[in-house]
Amino acid sequence: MSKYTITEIAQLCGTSPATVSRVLNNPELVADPLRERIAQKVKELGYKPNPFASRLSSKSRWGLALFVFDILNPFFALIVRRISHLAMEQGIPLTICDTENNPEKEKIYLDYLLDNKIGGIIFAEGISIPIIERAKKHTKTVLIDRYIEDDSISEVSSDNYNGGKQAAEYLIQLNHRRIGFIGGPKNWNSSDDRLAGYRDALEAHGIPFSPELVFQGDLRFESGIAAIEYFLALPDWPTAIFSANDQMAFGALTKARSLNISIPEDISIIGFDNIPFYSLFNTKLTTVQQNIPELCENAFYLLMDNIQRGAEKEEKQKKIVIPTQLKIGDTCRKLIGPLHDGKR
Amino acid sequence: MSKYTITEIAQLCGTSPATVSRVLNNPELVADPLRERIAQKVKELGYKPNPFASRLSSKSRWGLALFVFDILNPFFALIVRRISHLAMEQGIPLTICDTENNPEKEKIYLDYLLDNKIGGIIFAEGISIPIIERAKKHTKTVLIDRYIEDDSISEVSSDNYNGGKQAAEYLIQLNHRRIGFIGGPKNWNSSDDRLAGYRDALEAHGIPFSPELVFQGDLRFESGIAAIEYFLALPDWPTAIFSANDQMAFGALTKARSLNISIPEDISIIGFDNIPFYSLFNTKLTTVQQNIPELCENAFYLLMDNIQRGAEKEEKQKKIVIPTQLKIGDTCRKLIGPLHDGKR
DNA sequence: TCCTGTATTGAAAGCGTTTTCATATAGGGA
DNA sequence: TCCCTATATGAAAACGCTTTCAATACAGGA
Repeated sequence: MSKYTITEIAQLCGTSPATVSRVLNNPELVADPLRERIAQKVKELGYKPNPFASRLSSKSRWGLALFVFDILNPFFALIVRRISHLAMEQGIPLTICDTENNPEKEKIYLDYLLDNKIGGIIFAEGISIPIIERAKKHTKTVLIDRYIEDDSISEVSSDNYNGGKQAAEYLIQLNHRRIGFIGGPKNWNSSDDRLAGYRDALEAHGIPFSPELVFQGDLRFESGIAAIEYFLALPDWPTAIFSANDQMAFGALTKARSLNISIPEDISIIGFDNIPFYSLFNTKLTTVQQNIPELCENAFYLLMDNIQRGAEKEEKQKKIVIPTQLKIGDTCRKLIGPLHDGKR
Repeated sequence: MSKYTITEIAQLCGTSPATVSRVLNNPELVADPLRERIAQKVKELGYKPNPFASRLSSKSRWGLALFVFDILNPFFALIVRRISHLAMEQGIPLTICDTENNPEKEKIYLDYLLDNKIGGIIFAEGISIPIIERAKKHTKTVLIDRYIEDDSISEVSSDNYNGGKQAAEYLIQLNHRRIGFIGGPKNWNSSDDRLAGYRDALEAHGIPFSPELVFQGDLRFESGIAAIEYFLALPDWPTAIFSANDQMAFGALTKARSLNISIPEDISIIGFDNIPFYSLFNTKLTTVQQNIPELCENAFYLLMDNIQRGAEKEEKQKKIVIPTQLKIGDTCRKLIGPLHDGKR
């Protein structure tokens, strides 16, 4: 809403528009007395360059986008919130693309963004690979909580493998031996890695891995319900369950309780994410915390850096891994005396 | 990503850029054989005008924004999802502003948007009045699920008054007489109206209104917990509770159950919104449905219409009201025999 | 003293549209 | 036949900025 043009500012300062532009974009190019005077005037009048004119003349791309596949999932909502905040801080427009797990929508969004010469895109877990590959060809990209076999893509994710290990080891330390796992959809490597960590932890303690204890969910609440139903139908119940996210853990917890199964007395449950929402009750969910702010900030700045550096398309990109942290709540108990394992 | 400029298209068609521009924006101005030829070429080459150049030369405003105060709240997340979808359909960029209930952020977002000559803003319930008033001065606005005393603002909201009435009458019909109400923050008129409907329904049935049965929450889950604690501390428990949104209803429900209070045996609960998430369990929340798609579509098209018509600032604006619908689930029961009312 | 290089600034040429204004053509009325 | 009015198109001027290029000034080196 600036009511001035750069030319007017220039006139008021007795200089040329070029110089004002320089003060705004490359201050080091203009000598001090003038620079100060112009900066002062700009501030005083609240002048802001017309963004359309800027983007027209500088051929640079502009703006960022964030793809999430389900904005109703609190984990992604938190990411949206955080990234929005960062973008706003830098005065960068951000387009939120909630694809509803629909490849059609992914495509429409991407087409639109490329038409608008988007400066960069952040993809959260759950967006399909072809879309990401296509985006990568035309603009800068970064993946958050997701990685694919491609050295030329920047990625920031939690240390899912060790997170899974942490969860499993905690349960093992509490004397659990029969530990169920609720995973995410196939090919979601963050979930696969948590599973790998869980598996390696078991084996490190001489506990054989049983495939029947792995339930494949889809990260949504409903999956947790389905999972607990599955586990309770087994001849031998697990004594503990590790869920690849809090949402499913919470679904399992709630469903179990509604069936009069006590948590953690009958079954211990541990989640992954540490979504504040799930710790509102008397019982706090035990979980492995993902450092969402850290994930978001790294992804954001990594992307910004690539944009500003004008990184090469095929340049080898950074893969940043953020550590996780075990958060002990009230949903796991220590098994004592003769090991309880199986149906009561 | 269009690789062509309007001039190139013009050359390929043996005409001038002006004519191509006209075909794109005011087709009726160009005669048929030429128009067809140009349209054909545009389609064939997938030409799209450079949006920055367009917006630079046409002084028109562009793009929409949506303010919500808490994107983690599923009601608002659903609104975000729906409005995003509509905007995308029309190829209109949408900026999501999650203000986190923070006036500072509201201001930063609005400043930014006005600088960028935003075409219109949709405000969901929960954004502060001064911000809305300021926005209204500079751009087109519409309120969703919110209204204020100002004829010159467009509004779309649910029929909260009758929704509240529906809920209360349903409970009364089930023989409840002592009905608690969990409201939203002060001055949120959607909540106030639900309360008014509740109150009028009571009085219509000769049930006196008791202020002690009204608990003021903040629409968040935690409030539901606080509310049930409050009600259970009363010497006379309510036999039923009407919550101004599902989130608080769910909080109350969950907390009650964790205290071994049965729902609906001991206390009936009815919510407001009908968020799908809360119906995932064995027990389906009884609730008053808000027609979110309808709310969003009305808001969106009302805004678009105002923009396209170039509505006058002080013109009297439409106030659209969307009916609600009672959705019976499993959280209310009929009191029978000697009326149960009060502590057991 | 003259030359070269560097730092600072301004003039002007775009950037890709839209839009105004002018021109040309065709048709209609006198 | 001539003039006038619509209608259809093109030329060119914005839109407000960035950026290249040229100009100037000044310092240091030979």
